[in-house]
Amino acid sequence: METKDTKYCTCLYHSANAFARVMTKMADEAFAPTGLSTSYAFLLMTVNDSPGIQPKAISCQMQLTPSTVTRLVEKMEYRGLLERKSVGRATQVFPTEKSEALKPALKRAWQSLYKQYTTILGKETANQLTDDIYKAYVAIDN
Amino acid sequence: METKDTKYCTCLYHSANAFARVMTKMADEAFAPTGLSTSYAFLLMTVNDSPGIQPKAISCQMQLTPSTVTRLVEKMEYRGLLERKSVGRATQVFPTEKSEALKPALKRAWQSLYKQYTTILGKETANQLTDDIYKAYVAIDN
DNA sequence: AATTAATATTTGTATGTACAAACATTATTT
DNA sequence: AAATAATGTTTGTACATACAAATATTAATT
Repeated sequence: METKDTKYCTCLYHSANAFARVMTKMADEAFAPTGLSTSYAFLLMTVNDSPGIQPKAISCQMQLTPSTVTRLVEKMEYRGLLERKSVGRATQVFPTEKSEALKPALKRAWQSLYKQYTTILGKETANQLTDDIYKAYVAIDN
Repeated sequence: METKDTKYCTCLYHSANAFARVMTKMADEAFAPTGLSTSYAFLLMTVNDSPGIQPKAISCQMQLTPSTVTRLVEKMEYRGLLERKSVGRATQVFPTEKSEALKPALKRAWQSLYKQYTTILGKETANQLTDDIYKAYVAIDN
C-alpha cells in the first residue's frame, strides 16, 4: 500500500498534477449523491448564488476559461439545471427550480468533502496547504 | 492584474486544480522546444532512463493509470519516438534513436521549468511546497 | 492436469479543459 | 457618422486522463 517515491516527486509540476487528480477523485465521490461531478456542482453553486451571472464572471470565480464555462453551461442547460438568456453581447445564466432544489445536497456534499480531507490531513495542515497552493497559483498566474 | 479571491479559494480541491492548470501551462511552454507536451516529455524521460520498462512500471513512476499509459505510448509509437515489444502478457517499451537524440533537450527544458517556478516562488518556498503537496498526495491516495 | 485466481495490457467510451478563430455587440476615436 | 478597437460569447478542434470491460497470459489451487 505504501506509495513509493518516484523520481518526479521533486517536480512541482508533477506533484501538483498528481495531487489534483486524487483531490478530484475524492471530490467527485463526495458530490456523487448530488448526481453531479464536482465541476458541475461548483458551477451550480456559483449560479445559485448569483442568478443572472454572466459566463465571464463565472469563469473568474471558477478560474476556468470562458470557453470551458460555455461548455459546462451548455450541458447543464441540456440537463435542465440551468437556463441562458442572451442580452446584447452578454449572456445571463439562471438556475432552474430543479437546481434550486439541489442546494442543500450541494452544501452537504461540499462540507463532507471538507471533512474528509481535513480528517486525513488535519485541519491545520489542510487549511495551510490550501492557502499555500492558492498563493502559488496567484503568483504563477501573474 | 490582481487576481481577486474567489469564494472557492479556501477549498483544497479548487486550489489544487487551479494550480495544476497553471503549472501545466508553464511546463508545456518550457517543454515546447522539444516539440512535446509535458506528459509526453515525462514519458520519454522515463523510458529513456529505463529502456524496456513495462507500462505498469511507467504508470507507477508517472502516477497515471495503466490505460492512460497505453494511450500515451501508442501516440509516441505512432510518432516514431517509442517502440513496443510484447513478451508474454507483458509489454516492453523502448526508446528509438530519435528519442535518444531528444535527451539533452528534455533535460534542458526540465531544468528551465524548475528555474522558472523557483524564480517566481523562491527556491525554498517552491521546494517546500512541492514536498507538502506530494506528502498530501500520498496521504490522500491511501 | 484442470480449474480458478491473479496479473498485465489494451479497448470502448466518456469527461474536463483549453486554444484559436469566429461572431456579435458595445465603446472609442477620428 | 464612420471606422476602429475592445469586450463577451460561442464554435471547431484537440489533448490528457480515467473507468469499466475485454483479452491475454501466468500462477496457484484443487
